[in-house]
Amino acid sequence: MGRSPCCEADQGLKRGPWTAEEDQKLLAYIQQHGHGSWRFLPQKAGLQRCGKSCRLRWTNYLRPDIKRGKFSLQEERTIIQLHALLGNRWSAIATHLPKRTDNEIKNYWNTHLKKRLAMMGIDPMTHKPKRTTLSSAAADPKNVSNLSHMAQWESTRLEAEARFTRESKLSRQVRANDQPAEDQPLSSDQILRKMPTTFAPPRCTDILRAWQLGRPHFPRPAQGNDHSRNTGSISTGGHFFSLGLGNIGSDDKSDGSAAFLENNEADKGESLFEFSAVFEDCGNGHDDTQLDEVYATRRLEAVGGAEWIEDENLIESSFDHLYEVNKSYWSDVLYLVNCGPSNLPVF
DNA sequence: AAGGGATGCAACCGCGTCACG
DNA sequence: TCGTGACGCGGTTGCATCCCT
Repeated sequence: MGRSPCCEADQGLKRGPWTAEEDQKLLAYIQQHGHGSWRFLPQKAGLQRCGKSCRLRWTNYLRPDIKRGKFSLQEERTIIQLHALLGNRWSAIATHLPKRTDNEIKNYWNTHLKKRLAMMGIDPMTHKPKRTTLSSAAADPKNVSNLSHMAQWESTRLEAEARFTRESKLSRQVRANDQPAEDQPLSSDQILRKMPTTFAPPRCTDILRAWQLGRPHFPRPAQGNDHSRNTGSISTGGHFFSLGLGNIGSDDKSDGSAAFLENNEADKGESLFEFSAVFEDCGNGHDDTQLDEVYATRRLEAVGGAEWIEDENLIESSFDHLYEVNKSYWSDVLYLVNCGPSNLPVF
């Protein structure tokens, strides 16, 4: 039944653990010729293995850009948070953890993180406290559907942000290398002039919270280097929240994070680990700005854009680049946000 | 010291997707 | 449009090592 294995046992191909000699042969061949077609690689490289086995060995072990060894606390948190959003989509999760393979992350989840969450009384599949999962409110099919819907949106957003990061970086490199000096990033004002009159460009991509908190409007960006500019912010009627680069929820007071934790039930579960970790790391003497910045940094790292936050000038221009290179996405965002919750499409 | 269960991780399996003829 | 092959992905297996009794 199903597709036959790519390498039958009677073909005399070796299976099981790789020897150092085999590793060396594979490594040497790929370094010299690249991998090209995996199907024909083994015989060319002088290996008694099937192509699939070679590919796996290369992608999961031999590739030079793989970091091996213990996962850091930050990596653990990223995995937990992304798993809450993406589920068992290991390859998608792996794209947010540089130098880690999907197989390694999957193994680490199954052998460490899943158990740890279970011991903490948290359902590793739903990422909610087990008690809550069984409660009548959570068991309500409407709520379950709502949460699932939200998770789908958040998942899409995360992937989009990661894509933006990559594309924006590429775009900047291309501009830096090939473009004349006058082809500089558009200023915020220039972008505002290009936008439809109804909207100014959003300073974030968090459709989900925009949806949760009501129909948003997009204020002109604050000038200078203030906090809301760096984290990306949107106001929605009576609410204010900082998102995008930072994704920090808040109410309409400016002292954000604590209020967010109190007010937004849906996010409590979703961000439980990251917030508690931020509080933990900032210690008792934290101020809210510090909390926001730490959270912003981690959020950004989770979507693969850590470089931005380390370069203040880059942050300043990134929004503009993002908008320019992703116009179609922004228009989708604006459309969806203005659809209102009841009209959002269900995947 | 021995053996049996638990754990961690590399490797395999089979299905889905995509490109190409 | 359909068939086929290659590749990628997630689930599962198997084995080496560790730990406990």
